[in-house]
Amino acid sequence: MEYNFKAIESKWQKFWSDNNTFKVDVDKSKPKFYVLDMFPYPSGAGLHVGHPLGYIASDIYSRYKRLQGHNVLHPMGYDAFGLPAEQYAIQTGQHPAVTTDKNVKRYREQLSKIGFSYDWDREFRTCDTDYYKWTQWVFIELFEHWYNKENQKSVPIRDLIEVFCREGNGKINAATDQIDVFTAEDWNNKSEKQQQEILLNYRIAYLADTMVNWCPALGTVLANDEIKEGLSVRGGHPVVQKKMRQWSLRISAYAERLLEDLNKLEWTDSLKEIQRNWIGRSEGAEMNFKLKGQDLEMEIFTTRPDTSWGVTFMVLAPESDLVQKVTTEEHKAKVEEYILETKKRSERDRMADAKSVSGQFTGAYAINPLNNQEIPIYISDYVLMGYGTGAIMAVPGHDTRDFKFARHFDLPIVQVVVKKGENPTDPKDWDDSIDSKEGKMINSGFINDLDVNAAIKQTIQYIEEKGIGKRKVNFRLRDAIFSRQRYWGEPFPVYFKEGLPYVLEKDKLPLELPKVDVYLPTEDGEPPLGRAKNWTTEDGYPFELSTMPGFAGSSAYYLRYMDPKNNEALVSEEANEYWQDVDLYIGGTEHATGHLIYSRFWNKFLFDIGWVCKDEPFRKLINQGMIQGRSSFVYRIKYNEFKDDAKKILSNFVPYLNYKKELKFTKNPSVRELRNLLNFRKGDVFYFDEENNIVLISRKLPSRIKRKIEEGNLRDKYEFLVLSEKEIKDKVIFNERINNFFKQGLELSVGNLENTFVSFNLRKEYDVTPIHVDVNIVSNDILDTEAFKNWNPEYKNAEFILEDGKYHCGHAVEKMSKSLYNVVNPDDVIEQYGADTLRMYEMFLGPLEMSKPWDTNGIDGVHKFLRKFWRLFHDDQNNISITEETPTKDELKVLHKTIKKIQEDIERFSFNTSVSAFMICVNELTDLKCKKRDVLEPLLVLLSSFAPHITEELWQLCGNNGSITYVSFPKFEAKYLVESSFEYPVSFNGKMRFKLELPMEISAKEAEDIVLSHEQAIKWLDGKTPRKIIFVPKKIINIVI
RNA sequence: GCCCGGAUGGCGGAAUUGGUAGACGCGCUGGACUUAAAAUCCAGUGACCAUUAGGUUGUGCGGGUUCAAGUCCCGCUCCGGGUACCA
Repeated sequence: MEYNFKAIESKWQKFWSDNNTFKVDVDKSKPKFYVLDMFPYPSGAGLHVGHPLGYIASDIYSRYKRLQGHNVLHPMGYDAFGLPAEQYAIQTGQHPAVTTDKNVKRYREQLSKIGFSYDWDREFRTCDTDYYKWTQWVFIELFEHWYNKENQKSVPIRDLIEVFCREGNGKINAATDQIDVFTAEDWNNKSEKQQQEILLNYRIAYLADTMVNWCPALGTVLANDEIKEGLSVRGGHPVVQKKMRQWSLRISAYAERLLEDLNKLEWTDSLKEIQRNWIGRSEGAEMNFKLKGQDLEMEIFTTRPDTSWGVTFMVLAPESDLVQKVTTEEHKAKVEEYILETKKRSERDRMADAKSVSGQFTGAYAINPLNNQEIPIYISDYVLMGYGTGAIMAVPGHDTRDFKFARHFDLPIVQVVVKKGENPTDPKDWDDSIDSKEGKMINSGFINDLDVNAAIKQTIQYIEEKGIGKRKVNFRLRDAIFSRQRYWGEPFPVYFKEGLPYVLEKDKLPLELPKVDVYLPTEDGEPPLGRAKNWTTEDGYPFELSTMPGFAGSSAYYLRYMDPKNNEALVSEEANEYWQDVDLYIGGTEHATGHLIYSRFWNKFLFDIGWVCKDEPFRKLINQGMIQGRSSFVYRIKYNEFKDDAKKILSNFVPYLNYKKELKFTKNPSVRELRNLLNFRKGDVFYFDEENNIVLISRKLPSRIKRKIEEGNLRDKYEFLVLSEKEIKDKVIFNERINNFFKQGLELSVGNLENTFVSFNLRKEYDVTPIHVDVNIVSNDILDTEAFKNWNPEYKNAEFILEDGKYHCGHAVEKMSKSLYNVVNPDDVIEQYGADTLRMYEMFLGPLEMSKPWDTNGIDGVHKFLRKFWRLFHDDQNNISITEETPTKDELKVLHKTIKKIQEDIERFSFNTSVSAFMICVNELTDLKCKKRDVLEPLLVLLSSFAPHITEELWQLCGNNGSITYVSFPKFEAKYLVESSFEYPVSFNGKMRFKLELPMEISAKEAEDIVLSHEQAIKWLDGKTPRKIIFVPKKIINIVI
């Protein structure tokens, strides 16, 4: 039988599905292993070849782990709530659930065709009520907990209430927005409403006013990437900053733990670094600046308290509450105006002129607590309310933004740090601030002459002693805004009583998403849920109108896979105890600051409240590189150019002859002769037909036209002007003929050439427009010209200028996208080559972590390999042919070399080199004509993780029953690789000159003697005595002359 | 700007701890088989010089360490990713 991948692949996919081959359950007799792919969002476009890259890698690893005797949990499901489905719903009126369902089914179908070993019984979608019930459940828990900094843990809010009743909030060390201190008595005297308001300041899930991008025209809030230059991407309407009461999650409470625990994880350094930057821990000091003439203080955060002597002004964020308090009467109007400007400018203008400096003096002065100088207080939009305290001390000498601001407002600049070996300079001459990371302090009182680091320590010590401020660690990580004014998401299990939020009883869950007539905001700007009828509790209290964001559903999905059908809990204790955490997580870096931070936070919270046994969800994580598209181009010659060409020919033509001389054509007139005859000048060109009539005469003909004429191409397209001797002599006839010729020529050229495409390497000779062409009609950069004509009616009459008889396309690496015609669909590849080829080729492309363009140029090689592998098991008549003979030493060596290599490669996720190793192995066994069961069966097992279909089939053809999935991975035996000799490269001064076979166990002395007496060595030594001989056993011999 | 990666033939890439640079595959060239095509097989393939034998050179650029550098160190260039009025 031939290698019929279509029959084989569908046969085994059916077998796996019929036999539940990959179904797993808790099985304490086996070690567990949990392999997870990042949750896909099922888009309408379906999978392209980039998506499966990580899935294939994780599938190989899963299958490998099964062969190693592990109980492998390898699930798949869908992150199914989200904006694209909602937008499609807005456009078409179809319920997002309908389109989502359709998309999910298409994904499932495509995934099935690639032969993944998922346990499909565990499949779910985030939009299933059975699933989002638990998302809502976790939200309720988040609402009912607060973060105790004392033991760094989330604890129930009822414990907090108890403390408040007993002793107030004075001793509580919580992550909170509560500033005011109250006693037990205060607390007990407060109304329920007041108490609830205070509790919101402590809850992990809390309501607070936050800034959002509000688009009045669309009546909705927009994400940052839905806005371009201050306008909505959809419709181009203006967007403004607006304060809105929204749910937030107090993820900032976990900043320290999220940062610290990164050290426990086996993630790539670059990914950890992205998270570290995002969390943004900075050590420094909080300092208080007294205000001149007022009983007020300004609190600032700085990482560089040592530069305090260089502070020459202060800057407040325009949004800061302090602005109103400090601004003097005479500056009030201007300050108000500036604040108004800032609000208006918000997104759009700030982006447009990010480099310009603006600000406004408040009229107030602060006192620098270190040198008692009076310094002016400004407001400016370069200081953000959301970071630190919304106020800074400006050190223009050593900070670029402060420097620009100082120059703009003509404020003093003082140098306080000098680099080692340099002298202080006059700030008046500076173009920019001076770097101050290293150096010595100057102009800085008691810290003068200290190094920067020592100066920071001394300053902090001083300000703590004097009560000016204290050491402080600041984080960049902001609390996560958890409300979305959208329809297609999880409803909050929240209702409002007297304007205050209360959560539903858990037995009321799930709170199902209600039906609405259209998926748009209401007329008064409320979210789509505002349209739902009876969207209230049984007692008539209104439900929350926002829904949860995308990350809500994807933050605990890995836990649900452990126990997806459980109705009593998100995950049972038993399942969680057994599966623990994800051992291997594969996905793209694009989730580095979203999903991967949120789910770590979410998991830590669940850990704190005792629901899960591990405080980190993903032990090892691998980032697959992006598969980019490789676009192909054709080059269309510009229409206008041809018009110009025709004109040019016309104007260059020389309709003039010298009649004084007799015109006489010889059979092969030389150019010189003609030039003389016709009085042409240098650079003029003329052409002849076969009968030596002049057919065209031109001065400075464009080279491309010239070439066409020489190639004879134009003769097919143009009626050439053919002039006889007599016609050339008669000026009137001549001119008439010429004029008519060009009139005709112009029409013809414009008519024919506007749809002409020129091959890649000839494109420079023309003025061309590159046009994206569907990569599916291009093979190895050669265009299928017939397919091209049929591809688009516009190109039906296309003409081609070829090179070597072929049309070569240009190419570029871009993102894979429908609009660029570079999308390659895995279904098409599978149709042509089969899933096993697709799987192996995606791995063969290069290292998993690296981005690379999808380029099918090499796929034939991988397919050929599988066919060759198939032939290894068959005779010339294509009958299965396996012998029971004992393998030879050479055959066992090939096998065990491969076992070792494959095992090592899989374990370090170097799948591209495994594919090479398989190729080498099959090449060698083919050369050895090895058909022995004891060699080929272990090889089948090795390959089965990579190419599961062909190996299952061959496994059966070899006479085995059942699936190859659960047999044992072949054991590597070093004894088969033992060599008796080693072929040493012998180099002279580090340059390899010849090779020499020497016994394995040889002393340096013996080796030296043999080498030096070798004729090649004698030649290279050329009579000289070696100065030194390096002998590295089993590596190299180097002779230094 | 800052942080993190990367750069090796015509192309994708290999070289795991400093030890034979270019494995494996594609492409290309030549050949075998065939009426022909497909499929398959064989040989060659970094560049330069040389009839051959062989030699020189070569891992983005410039230095350095070493018996030996794609690999380590110092200084650059370019490309990719992340991030930002972050104090």
